[in-house]
Amino acid sequence: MAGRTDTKTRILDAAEKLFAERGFSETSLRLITSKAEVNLASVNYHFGSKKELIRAVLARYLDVFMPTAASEIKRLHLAPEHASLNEIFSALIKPLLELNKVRNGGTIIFLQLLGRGYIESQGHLRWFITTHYGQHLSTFVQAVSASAPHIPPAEMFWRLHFTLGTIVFTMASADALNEIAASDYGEHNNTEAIIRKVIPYMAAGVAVPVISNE
Amino acid sequence: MAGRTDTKTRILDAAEKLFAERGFSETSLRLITSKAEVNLASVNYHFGSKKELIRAVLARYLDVFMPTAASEIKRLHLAPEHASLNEIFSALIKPLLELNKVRNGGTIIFLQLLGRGYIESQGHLRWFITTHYGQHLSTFVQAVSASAPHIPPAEMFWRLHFTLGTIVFTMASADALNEIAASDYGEHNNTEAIIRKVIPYMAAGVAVPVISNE
DNA sequence: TCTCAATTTAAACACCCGTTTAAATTAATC
DNA sequence: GATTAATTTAAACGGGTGTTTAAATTGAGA
Repeated sequence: MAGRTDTKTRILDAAEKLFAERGFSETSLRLITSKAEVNLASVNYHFGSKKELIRAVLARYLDVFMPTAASEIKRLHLAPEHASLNEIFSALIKPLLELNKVRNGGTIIFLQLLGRGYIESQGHLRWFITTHYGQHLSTFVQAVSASAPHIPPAEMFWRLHFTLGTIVFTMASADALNEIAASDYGEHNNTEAIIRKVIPYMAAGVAVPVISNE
Repeated sequence: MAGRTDTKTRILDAAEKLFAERGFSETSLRLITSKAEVNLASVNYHFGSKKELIRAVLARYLDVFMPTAASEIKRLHLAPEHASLNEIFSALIKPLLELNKVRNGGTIIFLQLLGRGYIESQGHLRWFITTHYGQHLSTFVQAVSASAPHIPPAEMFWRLHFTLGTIVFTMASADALNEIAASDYGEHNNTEAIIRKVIPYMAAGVAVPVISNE
């Protein structure tokens, strides 16, 4: 090893911030490396390509979040299947907020990256996540399904993606929404407050009975 | 007037399709004009810039959707304030599906454009919509508020944006989700079927009682 | 039919992009 | 301290971007 030892980290730190606030394709490697104060070519040296840098940025969060989230779900009252949907979703708050300790604003950065990734990379990221973290994901899906046994699996599939959309879109626009809420209603919410607002909404939507329709 | 009369239309038609499926910044003017079989420079001649083209693409849908949606809400049983949330959201189905008559796949194109716009253009589109269609929007917000009077205005503000996120993220990934649903559950949903799935979810979320919390 | 304005066209402009190269520099190993 | 491998650096490469220009073409109106 040689040189300043943390070039990789400097790149990741600068990249995640820029990716989260302007999206992947709107963020050039030149912008990243200038913010990180490293040479342009070092991205390709350390990560191979921009696409792999994007994956590395996401993996750094997913590697922390996924295992702790799954274990939080598992030890819900030592019996996840008897937990309410609100409890299950709420069990994700702590793992999410702990990302703030990893890095300042880590929680919202992670959720914004997730949203950007799902929308910008047409299915590419979806594949990456399900193949790398499928085990942890199904822990979550099983707990939710057990808690809402009246929802058929196919319907649950859709509703969990509705839920993903809700949280991810909200966080992507969180700053703008917070500004409006502050000027229109005098409200000032941090990331945790927004998460606590959205959980009852999602839990109610996931559990609402399926009607056969007229 | 001179030349082929429908150059503007050819550009708009090609642009909306490409914008919806790959996003604004990922779609070059050269790709648009080659699909539209018009000259590259005609975009700047007719629209001024790419940014104004994006706005024109969106306005063409909003100009149709917003007035009919607002009038559908207004004539809900001749008394919108006594309609259920499900009825109010469902009143948007017809205006949405009529976009399919304007152009093939118009409904999903519109919703995808909306989502792309909200996420890619950091607040820029939000401003455009609220200033140009604010009247129609508040018709909708008032009907929803009257139907869920137990939700304070500030909370309703957040929940309606949760709702926007739900529908818009879902439609942006609709094709991918439909593929998975087809292979995993043998389901085949068209745009209308997905909209009908998402409405109960959103209605339940918007109306769920606010808890003061521990 | 001639005139003139609207439109279309091909070409160029100036700039930004991700990636590669080869030399310079740095740190570790013997 | 010499050797070697890892890293950093400046520069260039090839290509794509939105936009502008000026000439060519088109279609009405007089």
